[in-house]
Order: sequence, then C-alpha cells, then structure tokens
Amino acid sequence: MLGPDHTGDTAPSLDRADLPAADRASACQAVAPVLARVGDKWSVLIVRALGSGPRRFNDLKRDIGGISQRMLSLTLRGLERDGLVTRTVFPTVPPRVDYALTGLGRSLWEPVEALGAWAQRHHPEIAAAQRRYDAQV
Amino acid sequence: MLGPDHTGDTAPSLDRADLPAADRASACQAVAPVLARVGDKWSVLIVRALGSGPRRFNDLKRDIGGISQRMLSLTLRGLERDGLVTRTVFPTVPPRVDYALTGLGRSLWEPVEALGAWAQRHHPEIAAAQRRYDAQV
DNA sequence: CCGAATCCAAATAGATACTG
DNA sequence: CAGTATCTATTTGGATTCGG
Repeated sequence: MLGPDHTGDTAPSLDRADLPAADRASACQAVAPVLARVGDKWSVLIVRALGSGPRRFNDLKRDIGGISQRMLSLTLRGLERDGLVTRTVFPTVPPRVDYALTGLGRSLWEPVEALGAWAQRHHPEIAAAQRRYDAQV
Repeated sequence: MLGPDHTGDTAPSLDRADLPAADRASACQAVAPVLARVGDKWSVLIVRALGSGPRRFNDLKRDIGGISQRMLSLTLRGLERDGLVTRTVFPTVPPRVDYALTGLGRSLWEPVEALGAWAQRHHPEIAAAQRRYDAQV
C-alpha cells in the first residue's frame, strides 16, 4: 500500500511518486512530530474541549478530568507554541485567561476526528484482539 | 465540549448530537488509547513500512532506520496485540518471521494518512508559529 | 536471523506546596 | 484564578549481551 499504486482515492498522499525518496522520507519525518503532539495523552482532549469555544484554565481542567495542573499548563503551552491555541489574558482581578483554538487548531480537528471515528468504530475489535492475545499468552 | 453548534462541516462527527453526554465522553476515552498507539515514535512508521506488503524483522529495521531492536520488537508486539499486525514464523533455519498488516491495520492507514496530509500541509505554519513563539520569549 | 534479557540514562508525569 | 517550583515515581529508549 501507499506505493504509486495506492488505493487511488483523492486524498493527498504522503507517498507521492513525484517526490524523490529523500523527500518522501522527510515527509515522513514531518508527520512524526505532529503525531507526537496529537498523540500525547492530553492534546487531543484539550483540542476537543476547545472545539465548542474558548475555555478558562480551570474549566478545561474540570472538563477534561484527571489532568494535573502541571500537565494542563504544559500541554496548553505546547499547543500555543505550535500555533494551535491562543492564550488571552484579561488583566482583571481575579485574573482570567481564555484559551481558544486558532484557525490552524480548528483545521486539525477534522483529521483528528477521522482518526477518532476509526477508533470509535474499531475499538471493540482492538479490545477483542487484546483479549485474545493476552489469553493466549 | 463540541456542542451541537459545532463548525457544522460535513465530516462524520464524533460529537453526534444523538448521543447522550456519557457516550460522547466514552467516545472521547476510546480515542485516547488509539492516538497513544498511533502517536508513539514508531508505530506509524512501521504501519507505513508494512503498507506495501509483508516485511521481515531486519528489513523493517533497515527500512525505518534509527530504531533499535528493542523498540522494533516492543512496538511490533504492541501492534500485534492490538490486532493491527500479524506475525508469521517460518520454522526454517535460519528462522524467518514475516510481519504484515491485518485488515484492521490497513483500515487504520486512511485516517493516519489524513492526519499525515494535514501535517504535511501545515507543518510550515507550525514551524513558523514555533519560531515566533520562541523568538518572543 | 530473530529477538529476549539486562542494565542504564533520559524524558515524562503526578503530587504537593507555594505565589501574584 | 491561574499558574510555577520542586520532588519523586513511572515510563521510555538505547546499548549490550545472550539464547533458540
């Protein structure tokens, strides 16, 4: 799969035959950091929580549940650094900080959602496979 | 999160309004482990390498490059456990083991590719955002 | 040739306490 | 309210060695 004889769907392929091997390799390298960001334990949940609009720090913490202040702070900073999330400080007292998705962040939602739909559709199969594997060992 | 007033695009949504909140939450939980699997440093590269057909252990090691035996072995076992990859031992001497994608593994490729396409399209923006962020600090 | 086992270093995550 | 600082526990990854 993913050779020049790929499935032929219209999605832009990472494996474009018009690129030399080195560029295909570097394209592959480009994917890895994004998957690392999206694949970490919290980023997607945050992006998802922000999908319906801006949220404050502690609202996010409550919405997501199970995340420590530290990880929420670190992950938000990473998302901000990558241009996926904006951080807006209102100099009021008590202080208030809103986090919101950027256009880039919103554009990320669609492929993440596609993966989420896959996960949703197939996670019974995965769970079954895991049970089979664990039982046999 | 992701209320009925979502962006309204036509993509199949995780946030189907016909599901009660608890199901949306559990859907969210279902996504995380899959993203963790796909988001680790090597799984996607392995799935990708297997995309064009079965491969032997050391072929994979060479194809991927930079992966240790340990991580290749561990990651393959994880993918096998999740039912994404099959492991076939040929009792020859010297021994030979083929790894191949299952149907489930192949079905995963499409959403991964969508994410990869996003990464490809937007990674200049991400890099720029990172430079901006790093410069301003 | 395939890969398990061991050992070690580094990165990561949680809990807790503290600050503007 | 919105974090930072610190400490520790867990996870992760590489290198090396050994076995089937």
